[in-house]
Amino acid sequence: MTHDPSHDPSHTQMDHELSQKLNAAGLRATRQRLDLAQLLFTGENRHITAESLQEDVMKAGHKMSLATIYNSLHQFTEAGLLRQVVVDSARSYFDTNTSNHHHFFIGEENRLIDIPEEKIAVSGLPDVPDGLNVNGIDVIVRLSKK
Amino acid sequence: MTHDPSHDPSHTQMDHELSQKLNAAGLRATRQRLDLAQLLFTGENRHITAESLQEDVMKAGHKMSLATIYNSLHQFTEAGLLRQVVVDSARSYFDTNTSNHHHFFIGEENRLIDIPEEKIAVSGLPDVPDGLNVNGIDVIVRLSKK
DNA sequence: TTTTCTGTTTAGAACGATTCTAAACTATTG
DNA sequence: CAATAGTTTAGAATCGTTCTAAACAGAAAA
Repeated sequence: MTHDPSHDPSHTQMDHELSQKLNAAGLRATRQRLDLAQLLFTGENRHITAESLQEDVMKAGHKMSLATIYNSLHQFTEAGLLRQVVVDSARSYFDTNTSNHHHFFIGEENRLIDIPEEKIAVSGLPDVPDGLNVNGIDVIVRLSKK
Repeated sequence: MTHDPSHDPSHTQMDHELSQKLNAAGLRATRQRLDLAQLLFTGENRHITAESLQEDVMKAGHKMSLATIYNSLHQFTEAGLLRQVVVDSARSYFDTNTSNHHHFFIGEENRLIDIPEEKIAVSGLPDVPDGLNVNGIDVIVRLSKK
């Protein structure tokens, strides 16, 4: 196959880094996963849903089936590249910020805002039932318009 | 209409209290809502889903459409008689304990356990974005088997 | 290279929880 | 009672998500 730079002119460097990131996570660097990685892991941290991400893909001039988006979101999450945030029973959100932190959730706007971990102290956890261990602590501060 | 005690022999007293509770919440005391109220507001606090509640209704020897269960859960929630707990994107949970408190969630068992509010201190809330106010704070401690 | 093998992507079907619809029913009021 | 307004229901519809099985693409062997 001859080299086809049409897909992304500013190729090489970033693609290479993203490839490595995917490989390090045990995932093949396919075209689709690179497109998503570019959107997700380049620039600011973001909160996305499967549908919002598909829109982003289209805005970037590509297209991708929802099945692939869902597959990738779950693979990225399992690999620790994304974190799932459960705030709304209607939709699943994913956060590119995988460090310990919490969230504001504005239900009226379907919008999440990060709260740095240091900003909230959760103290005095009660005893955990026997045979179980703590997997994570989510603090969700629900906001609404005044 | 002649009086039909067949529905619940130990009628009168409790039914009356539950009726009052429903009326106070602005809801007519229909047979279905009384059946649900009996299950939900009698005895210990509970965490339920629409389906688990329907099973309880059947075990109690009655039957009720899922639509009615969903309607009632939402009406009770709006009236402040129940509280919705968002922990799982697959299912909606409702809690008969409407006071401020938090939850353990054991995903593997689809089970919630209350954590009294006093047990967890959430301190140092960051500034809330302008024009918004805090509606509630949910702390979910996710547990898994060792 | 070409072939082979395995992992990936996809369209569309299937699924499961929840909501909607519109018709039958029941409580309340006049 | 009769009229009115609120309630319940079965079943259809919806919506996010997952599944299926067929086409495709990447990696490794020949």
